[in-house]
Amino acid sequence: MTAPTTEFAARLLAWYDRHGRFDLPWQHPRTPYRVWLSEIMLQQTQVAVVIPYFQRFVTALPDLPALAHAPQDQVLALWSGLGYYARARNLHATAQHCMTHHGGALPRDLAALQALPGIGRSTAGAILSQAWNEPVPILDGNVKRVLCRVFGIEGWPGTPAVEKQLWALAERLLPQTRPADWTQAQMDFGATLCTRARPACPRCPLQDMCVAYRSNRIATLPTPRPSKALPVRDTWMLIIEDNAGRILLWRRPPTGVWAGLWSLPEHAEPAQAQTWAKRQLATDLATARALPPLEHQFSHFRLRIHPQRLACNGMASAIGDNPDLRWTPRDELPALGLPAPIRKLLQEPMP
DNA sequence: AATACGTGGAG
DNA sequence: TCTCCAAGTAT
Repeated sequence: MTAPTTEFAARLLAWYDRHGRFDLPWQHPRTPYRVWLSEIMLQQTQVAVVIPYFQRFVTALPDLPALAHAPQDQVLALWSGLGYYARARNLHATAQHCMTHHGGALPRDLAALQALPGIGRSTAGAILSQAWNEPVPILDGNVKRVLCRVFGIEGWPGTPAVEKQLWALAERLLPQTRPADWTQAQMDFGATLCTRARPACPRCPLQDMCVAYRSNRIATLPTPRPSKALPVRDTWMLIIEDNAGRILLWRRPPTGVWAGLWSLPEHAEPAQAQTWAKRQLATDLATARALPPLEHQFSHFRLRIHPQRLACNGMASAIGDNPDLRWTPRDELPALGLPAPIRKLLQEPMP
């Protein structure tokens, strides 16, 4: 039932020439650094969300050496709000690795790219094809969705078996010409026409060869991820402010959620939090005042944050030499990597 | 192989 | 309000 693979690519490229996106910020200029940065930012994220972050990032750190030499706090601050912060830490580490091992640039080699932290097979393919116009396949969410529909592939694309099938297809469909355009064509097609909800089948150049369309399975392909109930965790966070209006921040450990980001001191129990504050600060604390709890949704759990506001009488400086605690004036918050809900919490006017 | 890892848009 | 998930990778 499936048409020749050459026909698939030819039609998609013809569609791309008329309807593709040619004004994305990382396309002008399309340097390896900018392609790489955009690909990392775009992982599990949407174009519209990424664009302002990308602009800000390349303005501050316009090339790989600049990134390599930047302090981690700056990199995390530029990433703050984008989520999946391991991407930012890996990006930084990769830049530094490239300075010492690849002459200050990304390697132009699939295996070498994939060996770098944060770059998997699909991202490596995207970088090679877009930055160097080399014929290497990608398999991102767009490609998965399109292939599952056109070839009628059942099973959640996240499973290794289905993914293996899809990679084989992506390799087979790879055209001999226009590698960079081919990568972008697939992404544009998936993102703007063959969308998750309500794809524009009437305008689709692949309609007659699409198994899902012909068998009326557009709504059920790709097979959705099996759903799971999200556990709820509670945490009591301390907003401690001194007489100078500075906030006590705590740097999170290098592993786990929000790793390496500046956040608020927190404990799993309210009594623990109070005890910690008294001991840590060795100063008078006014009575804690509970702010309304807020819920934050992660991909794998829900976090119920119970903010406790404490005033610290006297200029508190009893945090010792703990490098993971810092008194921070509010106007320095923008320069630090803060989790999105913490940034919001601290930016709101305090009751 | 299954799970960890963020956030906000969309329906 | 709630569910799903968007240009995935690492472990």
